[in-house]
Amino acid sequence: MSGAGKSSGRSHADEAATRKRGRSLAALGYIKPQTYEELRAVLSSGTVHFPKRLRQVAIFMWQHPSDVALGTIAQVAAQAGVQPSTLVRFAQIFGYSGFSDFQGLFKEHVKGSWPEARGEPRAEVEPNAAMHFLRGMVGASQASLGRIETGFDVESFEKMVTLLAAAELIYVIGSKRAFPVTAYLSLTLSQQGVRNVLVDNVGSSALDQVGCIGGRDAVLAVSFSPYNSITPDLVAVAHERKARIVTITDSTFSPLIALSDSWLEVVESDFAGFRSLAASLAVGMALVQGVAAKRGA
Amino acid sequence: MSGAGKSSGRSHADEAATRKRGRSLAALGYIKPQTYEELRAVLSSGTVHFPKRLRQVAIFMWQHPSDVALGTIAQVAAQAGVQPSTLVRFAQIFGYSGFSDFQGLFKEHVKGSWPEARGEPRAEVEPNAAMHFLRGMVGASQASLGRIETGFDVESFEKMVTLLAAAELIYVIGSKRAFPVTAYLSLTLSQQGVRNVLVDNVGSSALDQVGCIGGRDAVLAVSFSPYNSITPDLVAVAHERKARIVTITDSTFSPLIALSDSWLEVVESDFAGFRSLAASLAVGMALVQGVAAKRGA
DNA sequence: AACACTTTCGAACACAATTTCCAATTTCCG
DNA sequence: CGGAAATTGGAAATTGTGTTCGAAAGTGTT
Repeated sequence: MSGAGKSSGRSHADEAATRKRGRSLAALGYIKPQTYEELRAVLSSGTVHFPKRLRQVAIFMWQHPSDVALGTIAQVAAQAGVQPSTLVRFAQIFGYSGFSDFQGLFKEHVKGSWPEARGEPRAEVEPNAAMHFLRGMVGASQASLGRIETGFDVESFEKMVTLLAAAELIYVIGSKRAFPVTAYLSLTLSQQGVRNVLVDNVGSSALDQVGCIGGRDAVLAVSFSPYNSITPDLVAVAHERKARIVTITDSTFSPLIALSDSWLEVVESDFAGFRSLAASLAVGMALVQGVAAKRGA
Repeated sequence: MSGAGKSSGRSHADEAATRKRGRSLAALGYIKPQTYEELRAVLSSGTVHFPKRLRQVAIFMWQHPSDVALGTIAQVAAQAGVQPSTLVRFAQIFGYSGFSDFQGLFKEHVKGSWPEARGEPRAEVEPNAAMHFLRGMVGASQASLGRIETGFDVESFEKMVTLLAAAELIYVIGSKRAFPVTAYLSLTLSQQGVRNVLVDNVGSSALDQVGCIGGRDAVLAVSFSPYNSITPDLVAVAHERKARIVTITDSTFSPLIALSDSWLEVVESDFAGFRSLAASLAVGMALVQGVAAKRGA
């Protein structure tokens, strides 16, 4: 049933590709991921360190698998903000002969997890653009929320609670999209009687603020890709000053992870480019509640 | 966001295709299906009687949409047991210039109804205090989101979009719990190229800021109970200065309603006193998208 | 049964896609 | 700070795909 199209000598092409690029992962003892799940596992393992553009590709593929499956190489490259050739290189690093082969992974996955036998449940078609978008946004939020519980790292979470509860003062850091989350975190922490500083960079004083962090303080950082904001810099300073650092981020490629004592991955869906914050807020509230409970006890 | 690749004159190609084959459905009073749902409706209506091979195609497309979306024309043809050219003819009958255009319908559909199918049969999690709260928070968020669509006031929503789109400058006002929402609204508005001022009361300058509001400006206010913050005062000033005022609030008792030209009620659930913001954010994003779309048009 | 018309097939073509290659740039290390 | 290695961008070459077209087979009608 699945398209057998590609036919013949796969292994030949692979060997050739592998031999050519000395730097393929296969040469380093990795084996070519045969399924989408394996690929995800490799990407998230954090054992592979990519340069800038390739990391960009990895993040995009992590977050938009369906776009990778359905688009042409040019479209995917444009959406990921890289050159088509970069995608080919990326595929070859994993031992594939080219992008097309690699894309098959994604196609299989999308096809596999598609409800093939869809009855006739959708009676009403939405005639209204506004409602359609609202539905999409609600759907994205619900998808984000639904993903939280599967594979939630309870251990990391509890370590985060412990570290924050033990801290003398909690610095809450996040910019751009993450700022609404940190604002709410800071507010609820305060309402629970947990003293904290929201590093909002008003007056460009953020660096000076984190310059006051001490070894007994903790940083609660929230950061989403692209990681080009000021947040990593601030957290790096805090790290140098020996503070405990806990992070909520949206992929294992976040530069904050290396600096963090404990971190959680929270992936947010988007609809038409507008990203939900529902999951991050829910996790954040749980953190606040945990810290308040531990402090109170 | 979806690949705009195919570029220019779609309608030209369509007209040409239609004129060429005298027997297109368009000539028979049918219009080209613009969405996958529409196509399904046409196929299932039974009003169209296809010859053998084309019927074969229709049945296959009905039963294997994901294969159509993901395969090449050769693969799809092989799976459906027809010639590639038959697929092209099929597409042209519906008014499309060729198979690629037609396939776009399926791609859109698969992409659109994607990451909901990601739920893996996850084993039940242990009764853990942290997980329990997280569940509660997720539940509250989902409850909030679920309530949006029932009884959503589309008319008010569209009036809000119209007012905001017509405004010279948009002032975004909200404090306490509402502030994270306004922060995200302001950010996304800016990202969409819609100029706006986030009234954040840094330096206690909020009153002075709203003192600058003019009659051609609009205020987007977000306010939740208890209504004891500074927000009502600020909005009152804006109202005196003849600005248009639109409001997102959580009950009909909000003092802002009397001042507003249009308003929406968004009720957020809470869990153990921690309130969700998911619904407000979703509605807010829809507002931003609507305004950006209207401004762009 | 013969005609006119529709439908199907398969090969040739035109086009778009992917891949390769090399120069330019950046990063890393001594 | 300089040189080597790695990484990247972009254009050229190649491969594969979709579309067109004319001939052949099929279908229904007079």
